Amino acid sequence: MTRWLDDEELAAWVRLIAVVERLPGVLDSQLRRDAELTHFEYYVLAMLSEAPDRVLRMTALATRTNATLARLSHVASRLEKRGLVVRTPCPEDGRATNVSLTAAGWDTVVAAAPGHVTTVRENVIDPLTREQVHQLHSIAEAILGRLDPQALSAP
Amino acid sequence: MTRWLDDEELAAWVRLIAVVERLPGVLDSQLRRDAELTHFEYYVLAMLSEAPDRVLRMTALATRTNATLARLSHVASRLEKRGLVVRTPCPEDGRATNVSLTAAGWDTVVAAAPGHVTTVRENVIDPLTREQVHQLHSIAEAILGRLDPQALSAP
DNA sequence: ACAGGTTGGTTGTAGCGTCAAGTATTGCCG
DNA sequence: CGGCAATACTTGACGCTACAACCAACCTGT
Repeated sequence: MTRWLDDEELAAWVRLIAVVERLPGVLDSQLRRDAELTHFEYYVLAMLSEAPDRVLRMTALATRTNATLARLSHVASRLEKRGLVVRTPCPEDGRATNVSLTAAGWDTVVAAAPGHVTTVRENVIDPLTREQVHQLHSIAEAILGRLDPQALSAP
Repeated sequence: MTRWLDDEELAAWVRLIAVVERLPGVLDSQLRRDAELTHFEYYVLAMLSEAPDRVLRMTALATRTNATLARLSHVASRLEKRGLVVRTPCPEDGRATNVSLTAAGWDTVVAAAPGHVTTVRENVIDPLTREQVHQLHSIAEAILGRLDPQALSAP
């Protein structure tokens, strides 16, 4: 027997869907307009920029960016063609490949970051109270724990 | 001068992104597997099923489903080819078109609903306390108010 | 030392979404 | 009442993602 959602659960769910559907569009269009980047591309570059030596293995980068390996592989190809990253075979494991941020890639993230952070602030952080930001952290973490238990333990 | 995110804000933001990136995939794959429907297609049918006479204008349906008119138009074409909805010109306004759920469309939503609700429960509602569900409602509403102020006032 | 299985990654294709342009109808304003 | 703008949608082309098939390198037990 199906346990349906009561009024409160349904209301929360409907709002969450709305955010999930609309937020990516807002992020993408700001970044595309101001930095010729997808939000996902930005996130890839951002994760690399924070990694030691600005290098990560494909698999590690994929989990950090919440993507499948196939998706990341396609995007890495495009970013490599644009000169923002370089792929090199991993010396320790012949199967693996390392992705590293180039100088041009670094400049691109640095240039894009302020505009992006401003959009995030305006649309997500600033409309919330400090307490709500903290609640959002716990809530998203709880949900993420179900969506992919491994995603939480890794970083 | 850019106001960067502090640790707490950043932590919340990173978790939110993870949910926003991963949740659609989970919903889509369950529905595709069990009902041959995209989550967006399901949502379109669901919104129609709750409307008076199971009919809505394209624009109204688009805002209810958080989509652009172009996206909805493409999806409506596909759903119409599958016999799940019908499009008819609106008598009162020659520019508008009404989308209505067919009997087959109704059967499809009814058949898909239990599995979908179960997935939503497992991945989103049940991992949260009742208080968190309530907090999520407020948080998502606040964010939505910025993403698209009109989306909140309409329904 | 090697067969079988697992892990890491790439590629092709088909489908969905966005963007820009186009059509048709309505409303408004002089 | 004529013209111009706004509204409501449709369409086509292009780009990105998911899915599945694939290959290569590693690892394990025997």
